Amino acid sequence: MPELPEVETTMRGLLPLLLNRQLAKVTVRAEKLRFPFPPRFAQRLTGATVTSLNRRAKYILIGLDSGETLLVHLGMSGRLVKAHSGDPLNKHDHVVIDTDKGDQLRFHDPRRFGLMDIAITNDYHNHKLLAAIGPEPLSDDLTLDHLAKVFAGKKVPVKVALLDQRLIAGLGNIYVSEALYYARIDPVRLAGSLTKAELKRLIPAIQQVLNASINAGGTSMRDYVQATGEMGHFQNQFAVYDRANAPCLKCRTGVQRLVQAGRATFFCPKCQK
DNA sequence: AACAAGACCTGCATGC
DNA sequence: TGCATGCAGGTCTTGT
Repeated sequence: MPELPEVETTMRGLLPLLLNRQLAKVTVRAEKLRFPFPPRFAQRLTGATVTSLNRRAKYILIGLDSGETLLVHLGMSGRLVKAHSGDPLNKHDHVVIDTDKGDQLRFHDPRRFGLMDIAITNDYHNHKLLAAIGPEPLSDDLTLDHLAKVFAGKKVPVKVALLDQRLIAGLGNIYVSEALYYARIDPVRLAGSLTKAELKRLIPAIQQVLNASINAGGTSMRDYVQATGEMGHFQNQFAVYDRANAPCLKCRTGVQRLVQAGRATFFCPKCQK
């Protein structure tokens, strides 16, 4: 999926389209996404005005003047893209929202791993899907103490631990490989085995990679585009991800690919210990 | 409690 | 050309 940088750039791109706009019409064209839509989904959104746009982990939160918040997760292949009312609908355009300005927001998701739900705005952090999620990596909530605490005794590879949204929010398969490369940590190491010094390197490595990707408009490999339809270009800056056998940017050793918990990991066997 | 594996889907690249 | 296989940015659910 879209990971944190892609969700963040999508959310930012939606600001001019949605903020202070009324949702004039909501059309649901799929039986369900990852989960069934909540009761009276379209009716509860219709007529409401968007008062805020935020991101939490990989969720986009669209706050409404009705006191409810539309929650969107893009899954693996989801896009939220601006369109115009006259444009022909495409296959996999599952939800279409017309604004009072004549623009459309379309949720397009071939694999339907994405989801939409509605939370109570004042209590959204207790929503089932958000309640257990760990600290935002780009906020002060991500501290050395926190990482040390949640990694202590963990017998899963650090690569796998960093994908666990309960321990730290927003990271996915691409940025975990990239962050571990910059922190010079071997992805196979068990999370509980990392020293304080290594954890201390890991935090800025994560933040640097996420910020660099946000600045590049995210990563566009297959499905992802920004809300404007533009591609991101962080894929041109990958150090290790999707670069199996290519030379490490620092030492020229071949980048290695392995599979952990069923997912590809990329790393430099010489630089990462 | 912790961890691994299965499940949910479509589309695309690859190899026979 | 057609078909089978494997792989893809995620994460909830089920099983050990």
